[in-house]
Amino acid sequence: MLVTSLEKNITAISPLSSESMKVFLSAWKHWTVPKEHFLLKEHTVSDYLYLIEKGVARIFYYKNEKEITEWIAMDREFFFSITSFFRRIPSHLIIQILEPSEVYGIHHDDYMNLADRYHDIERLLRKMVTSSLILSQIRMDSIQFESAQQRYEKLLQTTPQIVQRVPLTYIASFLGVTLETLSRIRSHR
Amino acid sequence: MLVTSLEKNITAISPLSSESMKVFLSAWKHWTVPKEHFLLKEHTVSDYLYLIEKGVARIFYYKNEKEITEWIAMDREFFFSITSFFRRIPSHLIIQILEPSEVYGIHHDDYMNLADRYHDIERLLRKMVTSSLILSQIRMDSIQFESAQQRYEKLLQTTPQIVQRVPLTYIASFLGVTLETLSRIRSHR
DNA sequence: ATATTTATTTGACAAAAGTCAAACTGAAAT
DNA sequence: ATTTCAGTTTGACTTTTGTCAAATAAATAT
Repeated sequence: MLVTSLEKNITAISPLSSESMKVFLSAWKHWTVPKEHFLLKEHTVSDYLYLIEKGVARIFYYKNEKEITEWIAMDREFFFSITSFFRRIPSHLIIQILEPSEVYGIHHDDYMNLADRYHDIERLLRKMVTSSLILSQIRMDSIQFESAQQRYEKLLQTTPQIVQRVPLTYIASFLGVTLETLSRIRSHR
Repeated sequence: MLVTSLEKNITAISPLSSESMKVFLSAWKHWTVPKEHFLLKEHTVSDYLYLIEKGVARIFYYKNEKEITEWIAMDREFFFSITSFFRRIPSHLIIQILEPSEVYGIHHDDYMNLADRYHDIERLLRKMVTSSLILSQIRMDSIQFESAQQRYEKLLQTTPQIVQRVPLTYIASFLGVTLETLSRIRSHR
């Protein structure tokens, strides 16, 4: 149920007063989303920051008519179009749900209003963004300075379920190699 | 002078009350740093978040005995070891000044205390981190899905002075290619 | 159960980038 | 002015990854 699971996620990041927790939780919407559904369409301003409670989403875009998978979010991860959500500009990203999923989302207006009105919510959001920045930094290093082989092995360690739930084409794209190269990486053991 | 230039930077991101501005500005230290100086040594917890007022710094680390340049900061950019500063863990990164520079820095303790005591400072810092996250995201896409050629051309557009002030070895490493490959990219026009 | 579509693997070859060694260039030092 | 040395370029060759086509394998529909 919304409150308990989200509340746990939030408290782990930064505690809120009971008043702040109440208004913050009530700002989150909940959706049950079917397979294949698009949460964000191309050229649209992204209004929501999402948390996937259960299920899988992929974030991708088109480059020279080809789909490039930029991110894959699974159980309990936050995901959203960072540039579109924060800068209020149309997104080149597309968000698609890959299996029946439970998703929460907070609207940009509520995000900003609540940050403005409650110092402890501002702090929570600062910490959330800081965590994202740290992850983004780590991922960047990994992309730039590790081989696709190493990144695939790391992916298997941190999220072994991913190969059962996400087609290899998307995983290959996410790792920055072709499907054929990933297939060869996998066959060498 | 410290106050005016930093104050401009800050106000452009998020305005502060005069009280907050006063305490926030006074938390920043200023250094005149000579060429070759190390602002952060390996295996040290990074206490400062820096702003380079004038000059050049490079952030690098060792991978298999080789130096990998992760970031190059020039005039008016913020730079720091994100993971070490926020997580309070020893840094694998090394920060070196490449030409005589003017640098400001805020200590982690002050960063956290001021965020805690002043809501508007917390907001400023949230926005600063958000900007870094957006940049990090854009850079990540660029690394993963653009060729070294494209990235070099983009670098020339945004920071043309860089090739006059930073040795090509560091630029090549920053772009994720060898010195020889960058040299060949450059000679094809 | 069989057909049809989608996903994955494999092979042959091409393109891109890396490695190592040598040559060149220009700034700084004697 | 000449030497020295760090920085950069060039050449020959190797390794890695991409591309295109075909072959299997797995999933879904009839």
